[in-house]
Amino acid sequence: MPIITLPDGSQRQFERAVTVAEVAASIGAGLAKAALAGKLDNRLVDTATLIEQDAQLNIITDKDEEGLDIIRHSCAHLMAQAVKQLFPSAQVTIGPVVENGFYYDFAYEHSFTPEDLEKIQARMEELANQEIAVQRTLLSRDAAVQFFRDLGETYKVQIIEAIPTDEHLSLYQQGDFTDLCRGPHVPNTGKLKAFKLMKLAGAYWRGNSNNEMLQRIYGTAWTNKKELNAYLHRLEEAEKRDHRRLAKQLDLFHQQEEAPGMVFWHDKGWALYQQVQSYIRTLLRHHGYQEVHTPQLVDRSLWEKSGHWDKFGDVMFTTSSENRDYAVKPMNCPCHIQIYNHGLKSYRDLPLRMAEFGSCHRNEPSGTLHGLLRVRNFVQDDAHIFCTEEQIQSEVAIFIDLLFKVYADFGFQDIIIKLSTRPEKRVGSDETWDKAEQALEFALNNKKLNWELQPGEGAFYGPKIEFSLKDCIGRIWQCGTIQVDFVMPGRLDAYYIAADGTKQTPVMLHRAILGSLERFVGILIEEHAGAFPTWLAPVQIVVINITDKQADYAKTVATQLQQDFRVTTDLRNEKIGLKIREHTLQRTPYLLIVGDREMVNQQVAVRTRKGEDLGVMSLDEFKVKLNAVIAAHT
RNA sequence: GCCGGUGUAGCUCAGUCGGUAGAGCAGUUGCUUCGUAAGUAUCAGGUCAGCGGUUCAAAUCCGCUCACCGGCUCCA
Repeated sequence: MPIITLPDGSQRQFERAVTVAEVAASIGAGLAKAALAGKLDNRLVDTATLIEQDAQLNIITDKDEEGLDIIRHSCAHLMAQAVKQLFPSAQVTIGPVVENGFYYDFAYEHSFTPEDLEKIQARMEELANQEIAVQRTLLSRDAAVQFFRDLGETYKVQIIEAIPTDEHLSLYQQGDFTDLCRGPHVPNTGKLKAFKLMKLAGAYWRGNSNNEMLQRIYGTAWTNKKELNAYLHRLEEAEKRDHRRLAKQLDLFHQQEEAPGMVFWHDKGWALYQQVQSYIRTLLRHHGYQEVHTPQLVDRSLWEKSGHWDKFGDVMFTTSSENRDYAVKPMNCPCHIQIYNHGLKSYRDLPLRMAEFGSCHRNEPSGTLHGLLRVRNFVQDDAHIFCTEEQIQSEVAIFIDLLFKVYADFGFQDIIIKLSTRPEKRVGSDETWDKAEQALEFALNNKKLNWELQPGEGAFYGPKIEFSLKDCIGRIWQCGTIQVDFVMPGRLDAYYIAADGTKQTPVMLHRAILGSLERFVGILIEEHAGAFPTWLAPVQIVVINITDKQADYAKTVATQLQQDFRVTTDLRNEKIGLKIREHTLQRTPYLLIVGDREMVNQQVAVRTRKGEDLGVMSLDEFKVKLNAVIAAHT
């Protein structure tokens, strides 16, 4: 006779064991209809689950986040069912929930076409309308293996075989389709009302590029059509912020076939780039960094000694001359150690912070290139801090503070932080690793940051923290990083004289705040949708005359502003409305309009790109306003 | 690198069954001198990504290459 406690604290007693669905029905018909699953003592279960003992129960509907996840997961099954009906020889593999939707990977001898997607979508809709019951059954592992082997589902067999023998597995059946799944699932396919298949993609079996490639179909699913349409609309709007699209509209840069993965920066894009660079250069100087500059082409022997030739060889561009092999540098660190090694270093010289805006090339696989976000030639706000083990902690703390200041200045709030710790293949003692990992973890926790652990993902020479930002459609790109390196200084013979007179090897911190400037600028373009804060805008002001009569006055105004700001004029014989429209679309922050009235009074009429009218004012008054805006980084 | 898709004027895109290419915007040249998001007429603009094949004839069909787009793997 179970007593069920509901989320509001109220209790219901039942004469016998009841299902989640029955409890929902006892509360109300509406809830019974809306119920997608239950949360029984904090565990998600199907509505058909029998409750035999006292329990806390929460009825999950599409109002709950978990409810939406269940809908998405069930949509993956629905898609698999449709695919199996239309393409019986396709094999099912895995079909998880992802952000905004789901996917399912299939092994199939033919390629799915976009037309197939439409057919699958249509079949899914039919199956949903049939409100097919979804039923869970338990099977021993061996029976499950036999079951899927009989179906010819070899991938499922592989999945199950990796599960311990003594475990029971749950199968979910809907009509003619049965899938191995932990669940829970919606009680019937009629609960799936708003979904859309989005794209076809290849994906390696078990995420390993040595395995065969499967065909992945991505879909999005929502609780109702309105939510689905809202999502599709959001996606469309987000795609308008794509930096490659804005680069054309705003004339920032271009790329072309002859230089894949490289960037042709146009004047406006370069103004933006340089603004970012000069900001970070000044900042580094003010925070105890020395700036250096090292060669782009370095003899093979150095890369062999540093270990890059082995580990990084396949992404290095090489060239040769007069019987010598050279590599174009993929990173600056080995060169920085060469500078460090000039002149004897004392412990008193540490920490030594060495920065370089060095142009690095990496021959990234063609399929991974992506506008500014993944290029083959980039410049980082790269720096290496040579320090003692004791100094790691404080240097990391100082770095994180600096990074957050910088990201805030550029308008970023949503920063994804990950800590990657020791991989299986590594160098250095466990004690050293302990110390380094603890230093990084302590620094993160000390600042009360949310971060995710990536065990085993660290570099072979040390652990690292990654700071990532999202692009317009939510893809995550690593920008900042700080990595502890116990290896390279020793490999390249760096040392310092400690207080006790002994030779010691320094620790090296590889760190970048923006990361690749190319990538950072790309994300910056998307974050601001091309409407850059005034301090960054390639053109801050455009002076516009109303008729030819004020052309000279407009030029005078521009000349007076040019000393302090980035300013252009638009003196074309066009209507004022057209000029305002065009410069607004170019996201120029301030439009100064001069007609006869302004000319007579030696003033300007100020309009912002948002359409605000700031009124008529003297040039001095405007300069004061603008300087305040720029100083505030807005 | 792997899987799928795409490549037509500066940009955005049409182009049916294989019959020698079209629109809007931008540009040119005029007219218009105008007060806060598109004034008007005119003219010009193309090796249909590249190479090869099929065909009387290819933007269109086939093959290869390149680049791009979306994923996967990898990575700043």
